[in-house]
Amino acid sequence: MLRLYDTASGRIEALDLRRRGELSLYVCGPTVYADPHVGHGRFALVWDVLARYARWSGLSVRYVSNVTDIDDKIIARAAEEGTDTAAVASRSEAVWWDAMDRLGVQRPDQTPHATAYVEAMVELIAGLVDAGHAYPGGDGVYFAATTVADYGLLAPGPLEGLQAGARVEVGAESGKRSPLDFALWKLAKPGEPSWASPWGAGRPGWHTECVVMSLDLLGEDFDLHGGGIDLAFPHHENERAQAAAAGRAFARRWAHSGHVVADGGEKMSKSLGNTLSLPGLLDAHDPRAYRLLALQSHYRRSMTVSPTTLEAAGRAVGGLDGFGRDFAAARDAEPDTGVRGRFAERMDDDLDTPGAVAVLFDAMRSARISGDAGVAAAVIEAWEKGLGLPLAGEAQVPAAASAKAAERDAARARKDWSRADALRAELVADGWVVEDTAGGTKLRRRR
RNA sequence: GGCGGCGUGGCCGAGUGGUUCAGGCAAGGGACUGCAAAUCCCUCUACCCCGGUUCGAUCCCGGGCGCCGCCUCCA
Repeated sequence: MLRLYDTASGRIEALDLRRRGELSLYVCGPTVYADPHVGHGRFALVWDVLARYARWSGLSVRYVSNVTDIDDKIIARAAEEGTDTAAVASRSEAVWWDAMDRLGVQRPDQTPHATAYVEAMVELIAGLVDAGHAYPGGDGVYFAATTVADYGLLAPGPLEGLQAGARVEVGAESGKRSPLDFALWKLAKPGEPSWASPWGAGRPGWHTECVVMSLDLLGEDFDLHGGGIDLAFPHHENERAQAAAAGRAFARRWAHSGHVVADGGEKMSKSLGNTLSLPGLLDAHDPRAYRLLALQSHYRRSMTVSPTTLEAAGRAVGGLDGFGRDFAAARDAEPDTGVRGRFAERMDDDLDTPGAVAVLFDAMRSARISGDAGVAAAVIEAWEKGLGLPLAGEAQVPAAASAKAAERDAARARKDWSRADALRAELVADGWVVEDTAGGTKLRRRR
């Protein structure tokens, strides 16, 4: 059984599934206002690998991830461009899914949009106000954080320290009573998109949508809530607090993925302006190189992404493809249970993908030496189904090239080395890697 | 200011109180090859600094230095 670090308890614990054999997973998805950067790619890869591995290991997975399509930044972007928020959101979302497809990230089973849940959010907020957990302020409705007994569970430390350092204004026009309070509903300023509510036209605050959508689609007491580590506090805490205040059982476990940092070790984020664009990365590198790079770091740690590390991973992927080609015939073999077990053991231990990958590289070497098809089959299956990293199969070689290869074999058979070398040079010039094997000249595309 | 994380060999990146090693990439040597390529074998460079605990610490404790993060929109 998969064991994961739970942010709430601070311990690595076995999943405690609501229903046996079924994993309900909710992950906070993107706010669609600009092109995704490589950090978004990392978090998407982490949860994709988790969902794939959980499925591969026999769980029935229900994976929901939201799209935030109304938000201050979308509004700001639309104003800049002189267009509307829906245009910004739909365009950015298209770029997002295109990048996900290229990364080989499987779509979550459901991808709810905030704008489709506004009514439900208003209902939730109204209930919170009625119950005394929320209050109208000057520019919206605020959640009274202090009314939730264990508020701060997902915070990095005691709340007293947070309060001391909080830079959020209290009082003034917002009417916020405590720096920890947060907006559930923001009243619309002129020209802003809005929905009707008992408190006036406005839009929901960011922290409410995930509560409503996760509970609607996964039901109460769902198994695992994930997201980037920067969301743990306050975003996830604020979700949790709302659910608690509304008397709804929320996520049983919390998991958070680490950040991508630039070469100098600094966090990559939109607000720091030091981001690498994800589409740009995918143009420049084999998307599988990024997946491998992500797999070679532990998901909770920061990870360095740079051209150097991507290129190194790309070369390693080339080696994987070589293995996939050389053992294409082994795909039908019965996968070796030993390899499978060692791989699963690493994965089950808090998604130790670096360890799991090391197991696979070791197994590849031993398959090379022994020629054991079962070991090879287990390796290929683990890469592809367990980790979502497909390996190349037999190369597709056009007739003209294979004719040259055949001619070269004939030349080599009569030891006509100059002719053989000339043909090899031609093939290389055409972009082929030429390898001599027991079965004759083998070709594959140069990467 | 409060809280937390990290500091590993040329690079990325795991892990552990000691005797066998993460793994990947790169580099050097060798085998194989007509020559290559691919593959395999071997090798090299480690655990920020200073104390302490210990028979023994990279791993535990304390201090220091450095980098980073969260507390504020953020994957």
